[in-house]
Amino acid sequence: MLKNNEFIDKLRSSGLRPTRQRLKLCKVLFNRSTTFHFTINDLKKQISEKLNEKISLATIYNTVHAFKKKGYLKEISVNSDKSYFDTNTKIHHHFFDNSTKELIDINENQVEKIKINTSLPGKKITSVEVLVKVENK
Amino acid sequence: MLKNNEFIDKLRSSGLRPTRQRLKLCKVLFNRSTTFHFTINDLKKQISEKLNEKISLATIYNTVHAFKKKGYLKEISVNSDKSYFDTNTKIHHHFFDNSTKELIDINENQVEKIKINTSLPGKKITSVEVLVKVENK
DNA sequence: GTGTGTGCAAAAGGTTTGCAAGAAA
DNA sequence: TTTCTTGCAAACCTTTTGCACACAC
Repeated sequence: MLKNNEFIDKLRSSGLRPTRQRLKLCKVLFNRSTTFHFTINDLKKQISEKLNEKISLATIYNTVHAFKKKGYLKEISVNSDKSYFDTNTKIHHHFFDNSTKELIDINENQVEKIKINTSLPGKKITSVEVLVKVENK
Repeated sequence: MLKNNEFIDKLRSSGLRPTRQRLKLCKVLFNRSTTFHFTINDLKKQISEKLNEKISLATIYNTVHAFKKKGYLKEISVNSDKSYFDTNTKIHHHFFDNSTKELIDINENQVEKIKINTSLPGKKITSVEVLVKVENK
């Protein structure tokens, strides 16, 4: 359970002003024991349910993108009409359960290192992600 | 180079009526030597450029989804504001070039076999695919 | 005071839907 | 004739934008 002061320091140290809204978002996003996979809409819902507050949509989008840019959030590739984010920013992979439409983390050490024996001239690799689709047996 | 008759048979055999619009789409999608990665908009453009015709957007969406359901097209997981499809329906991997928003196939033999050392009870794995994101150096 | 951040409403962009007209069986 | 398909426009949903006001420093 992180304190407000720690969030303030964290934000300041990355050049983000610790505003009321950003601190609320930190509380919802990072004060949890397990990874949080969410869409903007999930997040909005949690803000009103958990904190009983309202932060404007534009600000939520702004902040999520700012946090992503600073490396506090990660965007996940799933084919969906909306974007999924993840509070686990370490390199890791996912199960996507087609029966429940749920995203589940796979720890990095549960997947053997992936070797790509080809490259594209003039390009550099920014990420390598595995998506394992599953369904009910 | 497939003939119209072959497309007619293919469609009929999967319970789709071989309409003028669907045959045009078959021509654009499947009469090519290399894999075609596209968004609905790319496809629309090719229809007007290659065939000099116009098929309504709703019909293109309908048809692409019908083809996907029948297994003639595959939807690729990239986090993007739009959906990407692939005429290569086998399990395979991709580069996604963030600079050009282009998808590029990676041959299966260019990626070493991926071992997942964990599983979900009651679930079976249906696919394991890697997405390698790249950008300009 | 200066520069950022916020909130609102409007706009944008991709996708879906309802329905009447048209084509296939 | 019956059923499926098409096309259009409107609706929908997520995301972005412009701008005035408020806040952090």
